[in-house]
Amino acid sequence: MRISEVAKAAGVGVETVRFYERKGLVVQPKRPVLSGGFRSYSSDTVECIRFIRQAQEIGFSLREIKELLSLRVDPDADCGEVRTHARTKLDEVNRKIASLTDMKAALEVLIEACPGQGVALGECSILEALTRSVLAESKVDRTN
Amino acid sequence: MRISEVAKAAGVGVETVRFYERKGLVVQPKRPVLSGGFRSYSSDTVECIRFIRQAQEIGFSLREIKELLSLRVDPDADCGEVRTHARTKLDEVNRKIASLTDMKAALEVLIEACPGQGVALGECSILEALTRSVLAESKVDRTN
DNA sequence: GTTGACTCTGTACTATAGTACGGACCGTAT
DNA sequence: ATACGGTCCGTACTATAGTACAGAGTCAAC
Repeated sequence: MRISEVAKAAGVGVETVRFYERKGLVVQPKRPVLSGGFRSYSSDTVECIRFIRQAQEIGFSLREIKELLSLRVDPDADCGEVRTHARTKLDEVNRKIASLTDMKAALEVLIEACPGQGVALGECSILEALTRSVLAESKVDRTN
Repeated sequence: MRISEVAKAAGVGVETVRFYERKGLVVQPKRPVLSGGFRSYSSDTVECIRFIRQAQEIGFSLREIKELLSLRVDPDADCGEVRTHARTKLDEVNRKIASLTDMKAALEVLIEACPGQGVALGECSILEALTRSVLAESKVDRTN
């Protein structure tokens, strides 16, 4: 695949693909002389970029995503280390899920509580609802 | 509370508090003349800032967080509109939870699969695991 | 064999989310 | 009264994550 095909399939611009390559997030593609030295991709790269976008959506930075991806094949690393990193990431993921679950509950409370069309506000307060869940929790385990 | 107290309690710098104020994420505090015109906060602001940080962690931008917070008291808005926004946000939250749940499963698979200390890699591939979950799903509902 | 669509490298520009700083001001403790 | 710690405002700087050229090269089709 050519860069523009990959970009289109992954839903990003070609510049973004090259940017990810520079950042080491996607592997350097082969550049066969017979295609004028143009980057030649497999569809794995598309998958990889989709993964990157998905991971970004849920709050991982490119550096963190690189760490996630480095949990892949790396013949020089030993598995115990990878496992430790995976556990750390898993903790992170679990914390995010907990936060989102709280927010979900708060939003549901809000939607429930709002009487509907054309009704003036006053009793509708997300922060109030959120304070009861997300923030109530963050009060407990505040350590920073 | 003074700005530095709020900042400390919320775990951010004073500049950040002012920054959030400029961005309209936290309410403009009173500035009683009797305290030299310094910003005077209630602890609600601390809660608010903690909420902002938590929401950022799970992938919301400040603009989105402002939208979330605007689901609060706004006497001029009607409740139906707020409800619609809340539903939109709820969908977003549910999508994030789904992504994270997939990633969680993939990480667990990876941790399971890794034999442990001192073992060379080769069969440990997060992307492989993730491809089977996160990406497999994103393949299905690809619309962009 | 030239046009056009695509690619290359490199640099520059943008938006977001802060962070740091300069120079002035305020209130308290000495 | 003056030193100090905290605050004020405004501006400038930083990192992250792209996005947009410029200028050159490549291939394929007409």
